[in-house]
Amino acid sequence: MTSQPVTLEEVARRAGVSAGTVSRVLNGLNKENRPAIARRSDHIRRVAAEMGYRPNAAARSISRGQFRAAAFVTCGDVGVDWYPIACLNGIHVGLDDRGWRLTFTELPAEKLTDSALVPHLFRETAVDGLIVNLLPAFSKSIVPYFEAQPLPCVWLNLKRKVRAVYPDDATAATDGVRWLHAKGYRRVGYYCRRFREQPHYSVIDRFNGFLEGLRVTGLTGRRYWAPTGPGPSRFRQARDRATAFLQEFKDLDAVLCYEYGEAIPLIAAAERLGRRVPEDLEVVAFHEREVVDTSGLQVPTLIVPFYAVGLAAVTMLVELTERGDRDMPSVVVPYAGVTPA
Amino acid sequence: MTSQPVTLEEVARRAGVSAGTVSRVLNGLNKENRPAIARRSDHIRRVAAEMGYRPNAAARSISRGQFRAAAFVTCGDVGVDWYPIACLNGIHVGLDDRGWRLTFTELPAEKLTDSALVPHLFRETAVDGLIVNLLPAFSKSIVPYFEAQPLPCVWLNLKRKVRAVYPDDATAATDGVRWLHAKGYRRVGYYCRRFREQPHYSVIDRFNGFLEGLRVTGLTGRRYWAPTGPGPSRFRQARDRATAFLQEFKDLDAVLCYEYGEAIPLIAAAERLGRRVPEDLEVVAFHEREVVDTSGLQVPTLIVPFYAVGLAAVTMLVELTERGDRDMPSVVVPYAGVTPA
DNA sequence: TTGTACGCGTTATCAG
DNA sequence: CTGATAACGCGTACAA
Repeated sequence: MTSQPVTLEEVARRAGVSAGTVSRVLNGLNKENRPAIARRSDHIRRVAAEMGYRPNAAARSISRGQFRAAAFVTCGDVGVDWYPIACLNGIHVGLDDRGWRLTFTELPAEKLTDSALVPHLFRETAVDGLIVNLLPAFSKSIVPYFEAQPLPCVWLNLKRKVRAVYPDDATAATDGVRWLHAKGYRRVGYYCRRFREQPHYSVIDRFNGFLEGLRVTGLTGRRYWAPTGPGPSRFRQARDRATAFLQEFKDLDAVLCYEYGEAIPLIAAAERLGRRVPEDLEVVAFHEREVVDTSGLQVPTLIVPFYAVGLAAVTMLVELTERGDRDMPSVVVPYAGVTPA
Repeated sequence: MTSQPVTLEEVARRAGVSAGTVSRVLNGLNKENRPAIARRSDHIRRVAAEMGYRPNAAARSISRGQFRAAAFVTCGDVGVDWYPIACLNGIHVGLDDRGWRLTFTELPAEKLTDSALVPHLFRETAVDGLIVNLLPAFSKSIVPYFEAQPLPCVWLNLKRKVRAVYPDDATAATDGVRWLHAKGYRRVGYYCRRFREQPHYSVIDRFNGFLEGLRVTGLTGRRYWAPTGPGPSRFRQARDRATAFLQEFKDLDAVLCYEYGEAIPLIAAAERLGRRVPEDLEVVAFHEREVVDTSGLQVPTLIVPFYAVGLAAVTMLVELTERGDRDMPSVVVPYAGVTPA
C-alpha cells in the first residue's frame, strides 16, 4: 500500500533499456513504424504496467517548468463559504481533459487583510493559475489583492469586463417571465430576500431581468419589492416576510423567486393562506440544480449553468497561461431556460 | 503577472551568499544566536521577500520524497455528485495546518469499471494519500478497487471498522427524540424518503436511532414508515407522499425527518392540510448546515458534524502515512445535538 | 555557520 | 530510434 513508488530508472533497468527510452515510449514520442521497434515498445509498456510505474508529478513539473495545475480558491469560512458543486464538476472536467490537476484552496478573508501574513497559497508556487470564487465574504476589495499576485487569475461570479465568467442572470429572468406568460399567467410577481449591503450582481440582474420580462410580454402591475433600497421593514422570520408579500399582492398567479431559498418559505406561507401551489399560484425559482433532486417540491427551475461556467473558466485560464493576455474579455454564460417541475 | 518565478539561486546571488544558505535561513534551520548572523539572515529574508521568492512546490516534493498533499476524491457525476462544503472546510484546515495541500479529484464510477482505462488520479503519483467520499453512485463495490491502490486511503461516510470517518447518526436521532420529548411532545413520528436499493448507512442508523429514542423516552405509538422493506406504494410527487403520511398519522405533534429535503414537502403538505408548522406540528430535520442559512424556515436542526469529520479524516490520513497501520480504527464523530430554529 | 556537491525523478537535447 | 548527459529547483549531508 505504502510501498516505494517505482521510478523510470527501475523500469528501464528491468526492460534493459535506458530511462530516456522508457520516457519517450510511455509518452508516445516515438513513431514506432518499424515492427521490431513496436515490439520493443510494447515490451517496455508491459514492464512498466507490471511494475505499476507511475510518473512522479513533481518531477514532471520541474522538468517541464510548469505545474499543469490550477487552484480553485474560495473563502473557506465555515457556514459562509459556498460554491456550486456543478461548477467544480465543470472545472475538473475542463482541467482533466487537458491533463491538468485541480487543487482546492481556502483563503479566509481575514487572512488577506493581515498583510504580514502570506497565505499558504502564495508562500509556494504550486499551480499555474487561479480560479477565484468571489463570495460576498470575499468583498470586492480583495480583487486587487489577487490581481497583484504573480499568477494568472480568472474570476467566478464577478461581473466585470475582463477575465471573469458569470451566468447571464438578466436574460434568464426575462425568459422566466416569458415562460410564465406563455403558460397563460398574467399577474406575475418577483420575490427576493432583502439586502442591506451591496448585494451580489445577480440580485440586481435577476430583478432587472424580471422587469424587462414584464416589458417585453406587456404584463402590467407592480407585484414585487425591490431587493435593495427602501422597502417594507424587516421581518424576524423568512416566512413572515413571505406572508406579508402574499398579502400585499393578493392577486398574484405566479411568482419568480431569486432563489429556491425564497421559494420554500413562500410556498409554506402560501399554503397556510390557502393559496395552493402550484394550483393557485405558480412558483418559479433560480437554483443551482434541479429542485426535484433537492426536495421534490414542484418548482419549475432556472438552473444556473454552473457546469458551463466552470468549463469556460478553465478555457480562459489555460489560454491565459499560454498567451499572456491580461485583458481577455469576460464570458457570459447563457441559461438553458426554465426546467419544468 | 506571468513573470518567471524567482529561484533560490537568484536570491542567493543577489544576497551574496550560496543557495544552500538561503534555503537554510528561510527554513529556519539556523540558530541565529550570534548578532552578526542574525543580521545577515534578516538581510537574506528581506532580499527574498523583495524579490518575491516562492519556493517551487514540485522541487520541494522531489527533494523531500513526499508531496505533502492529499486528494479528496468524489464521483463527479453532474447532478449526482454531492459532498458537504463544511467537510471540505475541515479537510482543508486540517491539511493546511500541517502544511499540506489539497487536490480535488473526480472519478466517475464508469471510469472505474473500465479496467483498461486508468484514471488520471492513478496515472501519476501526485499525492500522499486519498480521502474518498463514498456516494451511492460510488457503490460499495468500488471500495476494494481503492483499497488495492498503492496509496493510503481514508473513507468518508462509509460505516465500517477501519479507516473510515462518519457521523454518529444513530445517537443523533435518539437525541432528537429526547429533545422533542423534553419539549413536551408525545406523539413523535419519523419521516423519510423511500429507498429501493441498499441505502446509505445513515438511512438505517437514523431510523434505528429514532426507534431507540422512542424506547428511552417511553413514547408509544408507531408513527412512521420504515425507509426500506415493504411499505406504502410509491408516489409521483414528494408532496403526495408527505400528504399521505400526515393523513395516516393524524395525531402527530412532532416529526423527525431524515433530511431537510424531507422536511420541505412535509411542511408544505402540512400547511395545506391546515396543520400549522410549528404551531400544530413541530418538524425537526437532519441537515448539513443551519436551515436558516438555507431558506429561513423554522426547522430545528440536527447539524451533521461534517467539519469535524473532515478534520478527523485528515488526522487519520496523516497518521496513516507516517506509521503504515492499515487497520487504524474508524472514527465516529458525535453530533452537537439539536440546534433550535 | 558556510559553501560545495550531490541526489530527487523527469524531460529534452544531441550525437550516434 | 537510442543512450548519454544536462538541465529543472530545492534540500541536505559533508567538509571546511
